[in-house]
Amino acid sequence: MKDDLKFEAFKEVVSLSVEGLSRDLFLGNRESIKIKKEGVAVKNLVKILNAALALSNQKGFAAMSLRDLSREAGLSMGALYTYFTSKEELLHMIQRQSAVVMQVLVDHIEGIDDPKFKLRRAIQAHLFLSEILREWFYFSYMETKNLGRDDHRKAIEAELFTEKLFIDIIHEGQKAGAFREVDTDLLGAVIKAMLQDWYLKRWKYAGRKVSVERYAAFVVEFVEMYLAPSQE
Amino acid sequence: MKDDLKFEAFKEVVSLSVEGLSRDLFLGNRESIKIKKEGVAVKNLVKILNAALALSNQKGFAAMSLRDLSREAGLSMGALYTYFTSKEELLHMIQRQSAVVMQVLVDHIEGIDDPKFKLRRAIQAHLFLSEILREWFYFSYMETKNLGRDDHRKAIEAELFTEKLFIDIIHEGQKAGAFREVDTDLLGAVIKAMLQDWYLKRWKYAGRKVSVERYAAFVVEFVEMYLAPSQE
DNA sequence: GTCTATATCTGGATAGAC
DNA sequence: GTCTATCCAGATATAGAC
Repeated sequence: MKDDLKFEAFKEVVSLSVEGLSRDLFLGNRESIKIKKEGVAVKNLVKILNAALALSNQKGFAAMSLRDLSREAGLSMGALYTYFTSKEELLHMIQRQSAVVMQVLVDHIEGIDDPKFKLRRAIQAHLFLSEILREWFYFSYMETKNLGRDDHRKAIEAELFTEKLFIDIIHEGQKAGAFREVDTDLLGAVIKAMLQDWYLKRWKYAGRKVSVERYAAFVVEFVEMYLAPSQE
Repeated sequence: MKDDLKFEAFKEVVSLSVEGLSRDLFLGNRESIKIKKEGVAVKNLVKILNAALALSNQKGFAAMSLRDLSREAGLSMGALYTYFTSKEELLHMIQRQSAVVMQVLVDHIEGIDDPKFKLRRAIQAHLFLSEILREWFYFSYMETKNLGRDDHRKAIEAELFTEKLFIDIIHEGQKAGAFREVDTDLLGAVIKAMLQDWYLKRWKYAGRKVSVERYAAFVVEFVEMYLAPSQE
């Protein structure tokens, strides 16, 4: 279908990667990071972040010791501490970068007028983003409650913000007569739940060989049927 | 609607409680629990389990120290260790009791013939169960990856088992002509995701004053519209 | 910039008094 | 049956050599 966004194309366009996120992270934390050469810092941050996400998502951030992390990242304990001043700050750094990603979703759908098309694109973009950075999304979801007060609040705001994105699109569609009247808040909530399931249960979908494009198509169809104006 | 199960009625019938689960737990672990008097043991198990669930769900099981638990439960460290032999065994105990609950769901829908009615009842019963024991469900979901090998495997089997429950009902309905042909696996997966969202995001629904009955009605309507045979 | 060695503390677990 | 006191492994964090 011509409306459908292809995953590979999307990936090219947004060009998100651990390298990119590491570079942003380095540039945004030059004061607290003791390493001054960008090349060295970014290379090690990539190793640290990949290792931290892998270990945390396997057994939880709290259960990951910095010795584990040191081994997995291939850096000594001393070296680790030149990139962050405490384990808590490492958590904070990862969480902040995750939050930034959501801006990509917003940028991707702004300017689209047709509500039905916009809803479809929003669902696809959300799923594709979480596919590209699934470890970050998983981490962000699972570690929310371990965050400090401020980060915790921001994480909840981010959840509500993306949910509202969907709710607003549905409202627009209802005003335009493209969608029928439904409980918009609840629909927004379950759309979000279905999108999150994609990265929370990746083992399940991978085992069944479900591609992200197929999952996206299913969610779109499911929601569109519910919103279709009743034929009279 | 006459088909609708009422939450309060359901609660009466199944009569699940922390006391009940504690008693079962005591009877099922008489060898390893050092306390012999049932009354004492059950009373303290209730305190321990409530405290453990509250603390774990707040900041994660790994981050909960047994000193925290001791304070919250109002028992000394020494007393705690007469009910379990290690922190890991406490995790195991909670997880096992959670798993048992699912049998209630199976019992509740067996013998129903009409697929549409059966699907509705299964959705309602799942949501109502998780509403009664939301702390157990939340714990079970969030701590899955912290479990030992065996418990971890069982937790995944439980997830797939309940999902299959829904998938089977949908298949029956399709054979009977009550539902149209759809991707049954994906529909089962997202139904499960929506049911889980109820206990994973309780703060959200509570804040919006959404009752479990209303959420159930929404999910049922959402799924039934998708499954309705196309009118030609 | 990175490593090894070590200081310091937290938390799981237990012994023994009551 | 319950508590206090204590042991000790393992964790975070840092100092100082290279």
